[in-house]
Amino acid sequence: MTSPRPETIAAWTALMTTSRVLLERVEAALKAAGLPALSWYDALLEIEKERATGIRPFELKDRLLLPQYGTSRLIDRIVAAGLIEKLDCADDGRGFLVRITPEGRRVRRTMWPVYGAALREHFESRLPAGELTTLGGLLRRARPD
Amino acid sequence: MTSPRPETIAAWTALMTTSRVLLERVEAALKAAGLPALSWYDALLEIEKERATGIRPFELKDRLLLPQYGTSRLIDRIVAAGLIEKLDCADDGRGFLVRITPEGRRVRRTMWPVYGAALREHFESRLPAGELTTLGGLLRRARPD
DNA sequence: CCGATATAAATGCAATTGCATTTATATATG
DNA sequence: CATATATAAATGCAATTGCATTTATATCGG
Repeated sequence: MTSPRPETIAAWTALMTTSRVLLERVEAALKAAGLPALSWYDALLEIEKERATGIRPFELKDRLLLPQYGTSRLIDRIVAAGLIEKLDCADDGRGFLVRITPEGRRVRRTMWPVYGAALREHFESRLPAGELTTLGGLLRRARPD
Repeated sequence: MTSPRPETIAAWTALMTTSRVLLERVEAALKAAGLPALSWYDALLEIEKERATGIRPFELKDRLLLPQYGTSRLIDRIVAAGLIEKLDCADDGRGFLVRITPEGRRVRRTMWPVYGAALREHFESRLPAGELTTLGGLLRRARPD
C-alpha cells in the first residue's frame, strides 16, 4: 500500500545508475584491452580458487549468482577458449569438475591489472578510503539474503 | 600498476552483488504480477514526465542510460504493446516524439504498487532511514560523470 | 546553394540470455 | 530391489542485446 520513502527511492536510483555506469566502465576497459568480459574474470577467479581440486558447476553457479543454464553455457564458452577444462567426476556421474588451465591462469593474470586500474580510476578515486568502507558495509547490509 | 585497496574491492563486490540481487527481486515481483519488466517502467515514467510535449528518443536514451539501438528497439516494443505512440516531429524530420497513451499511464500506475512494495520489502526494510540517505549520497558521489 | 560533416534513428547479423523442458544419474522409500 | 523423487547439467527455441553499418535529414563552411 504505502510507497517507499523518498530516501529509499533516491538510494535505489543511485544504486541502479552507479552500478550500471561503473560496470560499463570496467567492461569497456577490458574490451579496449582486447580481453574477455568481466563474467569470464569472475568465473576464472572462482575456478582458480579451487585449482587443486576443481569446482562443480552447481557450486560455481552459487558463487557467481548466475542461473543454471547461464553457468552451463559460460563454462562451455570458456572451455572452448581453452582457459578451463572439464574433468570427469568420480563421485557423481551426473556432473563433472571444472579446472583452470595454465592459459586460463595467464589470461586471468593479464586481466587483473586492467580491471584493477579501471576500479581505481573510476571508483576508488572518487571516495576517500573511510567512505568506501562505509559504502561497502551499507551495501552488504542492504543485500537481501 | 598498484592494485585497488582491499576496501575498494570489497565495496565494488558489494556493489555488484547487491545491485544484481535487488534488481532480480524487483524484476521477479513484476513478473509474478504479470507485469512488464523494469525497463518498461523506467521508459514509461520518463515518457510520462513529458506527457504534454512528448520526448525525443535521443533524450530518452540519455535519461535511461541505454545505447541508441537499445532505445530504438525498446520504443518499438512498447509501441507495439500500445503503451506509447510515435508522433511526427515538426522541428526535425530525422526523428519523432514519443508520447504515452492512456493505456500506458494505466499500466505504469498498475506497476508502481508492485514495484514500490518490492523496494520496501527487499531494500528499505533492511536499513534505517538515515543510513539509506547516507548510502544514496555515497553512491551518487561514487558515480563517474 | 553545394558539398562535407554531424546527428537521429533503424537494421542485419551474431552473440547472449531467458524459459521451459529434457536427459542422466543419484538418493530415498516401501 | 524397484519405483518415485530429487538433483546435475544440457538444450531447443524465442527474446534481447551488442556491434557495425546504413538511411535519412540537418547543419556548417565556403
